[in-house]
Amino acid sequence: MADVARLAGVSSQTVSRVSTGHPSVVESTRQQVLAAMQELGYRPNSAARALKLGEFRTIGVILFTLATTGNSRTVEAIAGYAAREGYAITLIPVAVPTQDGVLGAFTRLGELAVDGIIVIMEVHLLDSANLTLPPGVQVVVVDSDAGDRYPVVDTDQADGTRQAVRHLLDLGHETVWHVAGPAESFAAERRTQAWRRTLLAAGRFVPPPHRGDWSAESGYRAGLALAGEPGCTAIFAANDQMALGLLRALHEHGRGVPGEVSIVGFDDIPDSSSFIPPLTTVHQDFAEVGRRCVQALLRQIRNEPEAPGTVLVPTRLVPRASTAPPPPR
Amino acid sequence: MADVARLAGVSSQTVSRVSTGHPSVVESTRQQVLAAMQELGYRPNSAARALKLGEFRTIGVILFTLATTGNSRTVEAIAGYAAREGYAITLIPVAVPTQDGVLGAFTRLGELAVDGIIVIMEVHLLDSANLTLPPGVQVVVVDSDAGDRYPVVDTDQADGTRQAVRHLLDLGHETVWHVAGPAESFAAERRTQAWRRTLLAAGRFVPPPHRGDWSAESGYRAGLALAGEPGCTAIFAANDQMALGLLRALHEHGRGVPGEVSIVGFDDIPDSSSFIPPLTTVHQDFAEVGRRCVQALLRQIRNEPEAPGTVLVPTRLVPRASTAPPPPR
DNA sequence: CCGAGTGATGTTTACGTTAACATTGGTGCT
DNA sequence: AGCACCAATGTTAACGTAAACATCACTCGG
Repeated sequence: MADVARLAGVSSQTVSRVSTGHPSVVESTRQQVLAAMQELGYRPNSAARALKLGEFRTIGVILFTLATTGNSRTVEAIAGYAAREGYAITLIPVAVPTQDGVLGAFTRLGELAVDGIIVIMEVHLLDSANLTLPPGVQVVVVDSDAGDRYPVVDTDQADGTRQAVRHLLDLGHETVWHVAGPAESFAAERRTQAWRRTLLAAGRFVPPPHRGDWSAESGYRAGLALAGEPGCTAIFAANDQMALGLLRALHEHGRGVPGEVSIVGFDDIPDSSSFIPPLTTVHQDFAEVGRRCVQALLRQIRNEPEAPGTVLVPTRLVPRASTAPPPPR
Repeated sequence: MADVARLAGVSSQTVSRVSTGHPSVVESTRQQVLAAMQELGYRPNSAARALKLGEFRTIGVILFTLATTGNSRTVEAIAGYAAREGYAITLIPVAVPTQDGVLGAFTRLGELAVDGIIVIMEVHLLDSANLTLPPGVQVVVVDSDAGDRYPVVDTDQADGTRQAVRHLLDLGHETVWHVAGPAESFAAERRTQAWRRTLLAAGRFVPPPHRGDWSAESGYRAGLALAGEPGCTAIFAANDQMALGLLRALHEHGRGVPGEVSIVGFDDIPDSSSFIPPLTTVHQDFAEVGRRCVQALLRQIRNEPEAPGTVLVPTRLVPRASTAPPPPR
């Protein structure tokens, strides 16, 4: 910076003013400084700036994995909106909680160069991994129950589930079977709860849920069991991938979808419209979730009036070809 | 830091030594300092540290989208390995190249707080978006042709394709049709080239390729065309999602897979083993790609002996149920 | 028993930036 | 003309840290 100042024949403070876009620099001076910057290839040092300003203009994103559609698409949206606000995104993968991994993450968390953190995982998993979020750092939680410690942004899992189950009941199905997600997942838990409640509210029999782990393979295994279940004409899968596994299992056992069994998924991943048959599913707006996260976090960082505790992004049923009225008895 | 030093009755330099793990601090002093840190909730300021050390211990990842399986899994692997080396990951999404987006990215790139950059996109797209990588910053490129400007890490697309095509020819198919990826994609281009070369090397007819955009939907459209093609008994899709679309199109037209038509995909996404039928595909080791990227980049950052220009991660064919000998004529 | 060497700790300084305050020259008003 | 004010620029200091160097108290060998 000093070199630029010398070359442009001004003080370094003026260079700083140009580089931060301060208004009170006369145009001619500004041009000189810009020319000098260009010539010397000057690039501001963001560490020094961060040190002086006390802010990093960076948001940390803590997550367990990027492998699920929901996570990667949420992160992508977060990155996009954050960039628009001039914030960078730092990814903090919380690896398998080996002693080693935990310690590593713990160390990093403490000295993390971030102004705020978005947590895309179950808060209680963070707790049990002995990960303490650094005090004084703003936090927004996605897809979990923060127990009003932090603001939460999430899709309306319960309503989406209700729509899915009602859709099947309205088609005339006696009841709806369920392939649930893993027990650790709060989202999975809420979908299972909402499924049960909707059935109970309609006075229907609640069959025992089958538990998967989000993977298509686990959906396939559940499907093998359900294919042998005579009364089963409608299944609600907690995500699209498990629905894919269901489709295969039913296909292999000669049970037609939607002729004999109807299936609804959750997520509306892009592939789901190309399943055989195209999957009726619940659409989640991950981009909106990402946007709301960034919005809420920045509001906190800027000390603007607090948003309400939980932001719910609406979901909507996307009817496709995997659902139909039950076969006549 | 000064407060900690005062409380522990030592100099701030000793606190610094404790916090960086410097060896020459006697155990009793160390414990006192740690206790003082604990009590005051001291956390080192990484901006100050970065300013002093001249390094950020951060790697930037430039990409176009996280929506493709390959990208998100590569990023996940990069994040994991980088964390293990004590490096954080900053995500730099290059949004749609509106004038606005480009300018934003350009600004960010210049003052980015990173020691090195991994580019997961076509280098020529960066060029055409007027994104200049900051000079002096180390770069590694994935999945593109860097024209020996930068080291490249990639999966062995050509060999994977060769294996796929040979597999089909060896089953007895006359020739292999192809659903290609988008023209901008270097990976897609290489797969198409390798497909053509393998056919030519075997003296077979090279049918005109159909071009998709990686999406299942585009695979479906290609499949509609190919289903009407009488001589078509084997198709090589440039990725698994387009293969999924193919499966649906062929299914809807009553052309059995693998009875009448064989299909091979590329990527081996987790879902592909649950397609109907389970897809024969080419496995890519994204985790290994991520590991090699981080390795190569850190070597550059640390000024260690340069790795060779291009690192090729091997691919392998995963035979499943979507391929079989052609039907008798 | 003394000097050299060693290990633990303290002191000083600089990393690059920007806020706060100081200075300068000009403009407009009475 | 003289004064107050303002806009443009310069000067000073501080952000929190760690390297380099300085100091001090030991230990050990002859």
